[in-house]
Amino acid sequence: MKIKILLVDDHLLVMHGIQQLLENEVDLEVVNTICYPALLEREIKKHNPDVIVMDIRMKNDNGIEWTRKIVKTYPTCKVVILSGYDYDEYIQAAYEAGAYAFVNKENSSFELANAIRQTYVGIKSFPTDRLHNYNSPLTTTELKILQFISEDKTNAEISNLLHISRRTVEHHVSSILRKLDADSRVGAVVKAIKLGLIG
Amino acid sequence: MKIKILLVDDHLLVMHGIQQLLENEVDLEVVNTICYPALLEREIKKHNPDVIVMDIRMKNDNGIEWTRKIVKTYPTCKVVILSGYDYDEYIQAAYEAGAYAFVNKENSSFELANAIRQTYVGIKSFPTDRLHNYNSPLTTTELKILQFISEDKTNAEISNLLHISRRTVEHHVSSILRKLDADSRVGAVVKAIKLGLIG
DNA sequence: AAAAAACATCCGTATTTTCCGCAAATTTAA
DNA sequence: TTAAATTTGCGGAAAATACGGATGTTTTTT
Repeated sequence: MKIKILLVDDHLLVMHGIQQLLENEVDLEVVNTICYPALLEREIKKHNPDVIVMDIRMKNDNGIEWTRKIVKTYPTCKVVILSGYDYDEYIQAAYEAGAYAFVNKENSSFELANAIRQTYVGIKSFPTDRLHNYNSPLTTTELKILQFISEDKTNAEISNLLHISRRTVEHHVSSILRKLDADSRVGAVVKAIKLGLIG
Repeated sequence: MKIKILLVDDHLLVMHGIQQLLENEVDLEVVNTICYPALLEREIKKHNPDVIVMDIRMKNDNGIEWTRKIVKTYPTCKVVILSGYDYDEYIQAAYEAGAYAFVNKENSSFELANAIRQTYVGIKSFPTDRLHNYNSPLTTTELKILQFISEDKTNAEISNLLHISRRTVEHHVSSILRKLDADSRVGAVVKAIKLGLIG
């Protein structure tokens, strides 16, 4: 019995290429390829894949967010995150979302295939030395404010939008910076995007 | 006689996948794959490829700059630019650098293969309607500074890193804001990430 | 080869925005 | 009822941004 794989990537060229590479392996089978994570549910029900290999950054989607949904709703489907960027934040985000592995696109198909096999037997493979534990989840208000920051709003504008004082906004911003271990709102936003906290 | 192709992409997984896809075509032959454009000259001399398929954004390299060099030094090698981002500025840049085609990674291998064939016979294929709206791309320095901004550096820090005055950095930042139509460095970074200008 | 355009570099002044440290009241949730 | 979250305030330092203007270099165009 082959390991059933579902590929998710908005780059057709990349996805079909990886499909070819994986199908060179006798123990792996790509049951389908989709370029929109919105089709995930349908495909999971249809094929019941063992492993879902998903890109972390897609045009209008975030692989991390979809991983969270899959882990919650279809825990038998294990997720391997693919990424073109080798960032600690991405690795951390994938780990926390419940993925089983993080594979950089710079790696060879050999390593992807191995990550899939490890995942299939339930072994998570993450470089533990690169997991930082940003274990301070943001509160609802903080997330809301972070979202506004990413939309290029000033603290004064945010205070108007949320009908709270500028001081309050500043306080929340401070909390956000502390929790995300960022030195400024720029760093916070970049980190949050990488962590999949905001779009 | 098959069309001789040289692949250049720092993402092994992607490159080897595309290699497989292209080798399904009877008239195409991938003579080699390299993940550093620095190896281009050697490979060109060795294989004299007809078409070079190169990623536009690589880890420490810029596909556009390398295209310019190839066009100037080895005009018999025609370049097809691959990109994960369907961005007018990229298309324009590829065109002006002298590439023969711009293929988005969202396209199928069919389209890449066709672009290669068109290129081989000397036909440039660019979406002409997208070559007009050229709204000031960022210069190399601006991109470098934008990258530092995204790494949470202050203008003073950037000035030290680049050995230029803080005023100069400030000037570049305002140019970046103007060109990206952002109100602050946060907005610029968010936009740049979405546009794929920076990691 | 000359002219024009774009780029990178520097400076001053003024204003706005951000961020920090401190303290504390009110609401909400466990 | 503790605990956490949310809220507001003050003062002040640091950073960023906007508005000027200026010079030399590189690149492109003519």
